[in-house]
Amino acid sequence: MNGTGTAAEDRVFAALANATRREVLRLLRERGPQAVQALADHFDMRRPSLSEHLRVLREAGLVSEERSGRQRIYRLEAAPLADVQDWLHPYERFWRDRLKGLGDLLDRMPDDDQP
Amino acid sequence: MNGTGTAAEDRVFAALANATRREVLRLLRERGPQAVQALADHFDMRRPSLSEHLRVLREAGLVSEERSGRQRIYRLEAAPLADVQDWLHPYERFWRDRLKGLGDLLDRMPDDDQP
DNA sequence: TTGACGCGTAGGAAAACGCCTACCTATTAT
DNA sequence: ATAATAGGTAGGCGTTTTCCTACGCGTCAA
Repeated sequence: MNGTGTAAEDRVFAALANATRREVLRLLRERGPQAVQALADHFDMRRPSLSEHLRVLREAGLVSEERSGRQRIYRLEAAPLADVQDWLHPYERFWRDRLKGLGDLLDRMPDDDQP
Repeated sequence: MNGTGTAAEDRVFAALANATRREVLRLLRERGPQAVQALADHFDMRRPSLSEHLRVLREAGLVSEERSGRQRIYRLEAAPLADVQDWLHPYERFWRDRLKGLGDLLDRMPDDDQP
């Protein structure tokens, strides 16, 4: 029904599974929206390769582009990261409980929420 | 120095970038530790293929195995997921602020925390 | 209008992925 | 001892990733 399916999650996690792309996200987060050249300065990589990384991020919905003259300004879009955090929620008690030293208990008492 | 480097993050995100592996994690979370055969019943896939998925999850630290007779009991290990949540934290304000409708503001006021 | 600049796309090569069919080891049952 | 069960490994095959160089298109400057 909606666009938040398995393929979308695949694309987001796959996009995050690369240090260059995570670094792009960090730069957009710390320095705000910027053009491709400014981003490219931080990487030991040809610009077309970075363009492909940007396309992966775009198709995952993690960045958006806005044309400004002959530049393309890329901007962080954090919505898919919110989805990741939502995905993490059911696992949260696993590391919180385990840190309290009662992890083995819940291993034998699985939860009952099934999508 | 420590084992939480870029390669480790790559491995965790890459492990999560596959619907079969995410489903394995969900099964281990909802039903507790279990053997390979029990997991395999949920997938339209030959068992050796699932074994490879389990290896990917193991190398990402997301599951552990415990030998019990001729069975291998797999258990969810949520620590890498806690790392993912930590990684998400600096982005959190982006979707929270944006939902409040003042996202454009912080786009021009980037933060200043740099690792 | 001509040239330089900013970026994307095309196509290719090497590696990694995800599936398969054998096949192997270890353990339990007969 | 033999057979059956549980599950990992080896190797093959088609697809995808990730880098590259070459090139095309739109925009701004001279």
